[in-house]
Amino acid sequence: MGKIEEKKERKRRAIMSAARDVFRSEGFVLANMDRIAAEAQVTKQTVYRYFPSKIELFEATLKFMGESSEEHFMKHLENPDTRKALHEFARGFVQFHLSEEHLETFRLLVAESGKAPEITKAFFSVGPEDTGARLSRFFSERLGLSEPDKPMRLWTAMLLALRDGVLLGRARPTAREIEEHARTATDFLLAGISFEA
Amino acid sequence: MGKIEEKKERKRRAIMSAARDVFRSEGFVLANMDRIAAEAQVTKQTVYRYFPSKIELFEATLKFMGESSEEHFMKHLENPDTRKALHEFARGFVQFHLSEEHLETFRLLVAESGKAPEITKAFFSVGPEDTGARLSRFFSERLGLSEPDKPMRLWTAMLLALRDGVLLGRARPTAREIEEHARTATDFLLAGISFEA
DNA sequence: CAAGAATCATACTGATTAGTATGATTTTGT
DNA sequence: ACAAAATCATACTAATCAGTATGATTCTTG
Repeated sequence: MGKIEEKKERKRRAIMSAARDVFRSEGFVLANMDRIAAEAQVTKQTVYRYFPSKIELFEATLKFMGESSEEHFMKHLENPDTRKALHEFARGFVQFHLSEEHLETFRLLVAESGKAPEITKAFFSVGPEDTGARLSRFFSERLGLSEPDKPMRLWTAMLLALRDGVLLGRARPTAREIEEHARTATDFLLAGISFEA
Repeated sequence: MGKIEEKKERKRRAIMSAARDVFRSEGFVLANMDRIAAEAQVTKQTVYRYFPSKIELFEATLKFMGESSEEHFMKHLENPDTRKALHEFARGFVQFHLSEEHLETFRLLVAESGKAPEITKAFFSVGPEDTGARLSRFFSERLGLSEPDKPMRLWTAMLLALRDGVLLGRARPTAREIEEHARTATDFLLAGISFEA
């Protein structure tokens, strides 16, 4: 019964997947609907059957992208050694945010946020807001902080210190540099909140 | 003698000024040469007499933009009260980086850095690199740090914590929130480097 | 004032591209 | 098998826009 639904869903995904690649490498304005159709191995007509316009395809694609992220580093918070949990989360967090995958998405959002502000909402809710909420809980339960939000945000901000350069086209730091930066920032956090053992 | 040179220079600036406005509000790809010419109150031909192509106009305009920035907060470092110097610098730094002027420029750079990496070099040299060098000197001389770079970068990263949201279209924080954030981050820095008095 | 440069107004070329139209072919549920 | 829906291939429309062409007008300088 649901066979046709399933097939439609597969096709829908194939189109969004192709759209994601093209949008990432070209940005919204320069992305070409003919090319998206070609890469999805589908006719342009079919693309328009699933998505009524370029902008709506873009929005759907953004949501689609958000779904597959960020479990890369959340898992480290389950480590029973609190200090280790923080250090390992930090490394994963920095790695993820410096990955080409994430940076391309971020560039896209920055570039288009002015013209379509509603687009960024989906990103925030599956991204920073979710991460922030989980981190806050960790800071509260495991570090015993009654006001976890401020230090949590300062910490994540420190962790993102390397991003601007990469975002603007500088060479990506090595794994070793990332590791060291994550450690430095985390030690700085622990010093700031006077965390013992 | 130099009268004609002077006039040419004025016209050159008028064109770049119009180009700056249009590039900021439209981005590079959507910016329209006809509109730039119109806003500069000049013929498109004249634009092309001064700048041989859209991309070269863009590069020149970026450099032009960079020239007029950032003295907003550097001056605070001259305050003889070290703690006050840091707090006031921090507030100015955050204010500047959350200003619409700076954010629009930053968005532009992020969006175009992929296609024209050389463009960002001018920005770095008049922006972050210069600020970083001066701050490093301050951290070394006034805070007595032998390794000033790491804490300096962590601090500026913390100061920029509010930027992502605004960059992606969220409401700009109030002056009061900016003030408080700058203070929190700076206190965190001072705690981290155990600065006394 | 006269010569030459700069600018103007206007129009054109050529390329790209979002979105539509059409008619043929394939896939689906029954 | 058969009707209906989906997809295909191909072509077209209409709009935008970088960059060029042309011929008239206005400044600048000597």
